[in-house]
Amino acid sequence: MFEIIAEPNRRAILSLLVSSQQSVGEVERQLRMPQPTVSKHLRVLREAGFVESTVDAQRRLYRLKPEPLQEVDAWLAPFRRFWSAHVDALERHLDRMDQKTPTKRKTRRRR
Amino acid sequence: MFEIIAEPNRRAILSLLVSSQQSVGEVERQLRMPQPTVSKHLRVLREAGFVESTVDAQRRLYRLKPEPLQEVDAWLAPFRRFWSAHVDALERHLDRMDQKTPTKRKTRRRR
DNA sequence: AGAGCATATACGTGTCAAGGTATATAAAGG
DNA sequence: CCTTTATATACCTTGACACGTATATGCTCT
Repeated sequence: MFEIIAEPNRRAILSLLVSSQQSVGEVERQLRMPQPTVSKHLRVLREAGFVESTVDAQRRLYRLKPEPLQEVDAWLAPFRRFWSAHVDALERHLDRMDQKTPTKRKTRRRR
Repeated sequence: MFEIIAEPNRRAILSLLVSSQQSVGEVERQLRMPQPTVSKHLRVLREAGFVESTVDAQRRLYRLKPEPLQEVDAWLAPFRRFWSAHVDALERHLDRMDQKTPTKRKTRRRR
């Protein structure tokens, strides 16, 4: 999952598909990458469940599937808790600074 | 950034550090990986800004830094909008189903 | 049926990164 | 000092993967 999105071209493709579905040729043109490259990355993305495709005559339309990126999001959850705790600690620290050196301030602390 | 967290051992190390700072030896024992492996991954993590270290006699204590993972989080933002839009669409679809085939249900739709 | 377009796949090549083993650096303690 | 403990680094090997080029598959339209 993380290996999939580690590849810059694949991230570009995903970012492109977030707005709407695209054919291989459209991706090829917008991202200016050779067609086999696009096809190969789309294959990887499809097999990993990041996208799915439907057939439209000779074209294949690829669209995003939410699940894998939701898992990435879920993995981040504990870290989000960590860094919001960090911000809190910083704020408490600044509060102490405020007490020790009472100087004119505009607005601080507005929860 | 994404390359960094693509490596499973590094993700394990990050997950370990989210609770509190750890020395190299503590990581080594808890994750049961050889010491050079731990040191090398920590070096990569440090150079990418995911962790920082302080010296405690012969030990080095590594702790998490929030910024890089926050960037990952930021990259995910557009996709979050995408999949919440998707849930909404699904709900609207189910609402239509409800109207067309009015059958006994326990609880549905409780925003 | 044949030409042309859209997409997929096969194959060869180069690069890079992770792991293992060995060794270096450095501080602590007897 | 010398040994032990803690961590970092060097070197080598191996495997995976991304790319380019060439070719195959498959659909459409005349």
